[in-house]
Amino acid sequence: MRGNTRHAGFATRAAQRGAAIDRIFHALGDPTRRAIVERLSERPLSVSQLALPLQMTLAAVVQHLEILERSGLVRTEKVGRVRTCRVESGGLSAAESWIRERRAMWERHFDRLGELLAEEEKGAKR
Amino acid sequence: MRGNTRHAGFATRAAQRGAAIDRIFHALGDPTRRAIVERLSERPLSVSQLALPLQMTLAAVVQHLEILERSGLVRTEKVGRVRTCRVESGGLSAAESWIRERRAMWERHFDRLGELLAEEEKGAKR
DNA sequence: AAAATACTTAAGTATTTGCTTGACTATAAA
DNA sequence: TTTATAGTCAAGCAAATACTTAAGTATTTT
Repeated sequence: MRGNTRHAGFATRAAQRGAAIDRIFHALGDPTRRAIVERLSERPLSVSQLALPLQMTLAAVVQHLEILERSGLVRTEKVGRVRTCRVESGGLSAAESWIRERRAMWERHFDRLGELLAEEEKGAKR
Repeated sequence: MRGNTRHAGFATRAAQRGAAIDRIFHALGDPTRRAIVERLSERPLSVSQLALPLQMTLAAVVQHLEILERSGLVRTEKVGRVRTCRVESGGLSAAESWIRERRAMWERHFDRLGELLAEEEKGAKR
């Protein structure tokens, strides 16, 4: 029970990180939400400013913003009656890291591709 | 008509790039497909090898692979009766670039945030 | 030649998603 | 104080999505 604390901690942290990555990539999977992130990376905007060029109701934009906010890609703050939205760079960094890690893996193993293919051949002949 | 050729060319290329990014982020939006990419970045695998640890039928895995292949994240090649799947690094690079561009924008504008806020205040007072 | 393997294809289904409408609240402006 | 603005909330809906099942084909293995 006691000795497992550290391992459980790791497992939990890994799972949470996975859940975060899940939310981030799910959020980025929609073109409207990516367009929102694109515009917000240039400057903070209010909800109605964001909605203006988007061919949908304000309510729909708010729903996209909720998803973006839960994913940590966007942070919003309400002052008076206007909610200002801005990009939270941590979310983008997490996504970038995930991709970089895969690419690093790929490159690491791509270097010894010939070697791997040779081993596969040996394996197939057995 | 003639003078527009170059502009149309740019527009078309930009749209195609956008469509590619669309397909890539849509593909990465699903956790199963990300798991597939994770495993394939370590080593190439056959369809049934991929399906083994996934809690779904082989047919479902094939459907995910079709999406991954159309997005350019994965390349597959059939030799005999086995289809071997591997990561195509170009797809990951495209996604990484999109993110890096947003982050670059964000950093560029974040640096003069104070300045922007001051201007906003002036604007609000007019 | 027969059986097993490794997919392929098509059709159907439950769930999720992106969106709308409409009625509401809170803040600011006239 | 009325009126306009900015956003909120909940319900409902059509289309997309992630599956399943079942019946195929092509290639190995025995």
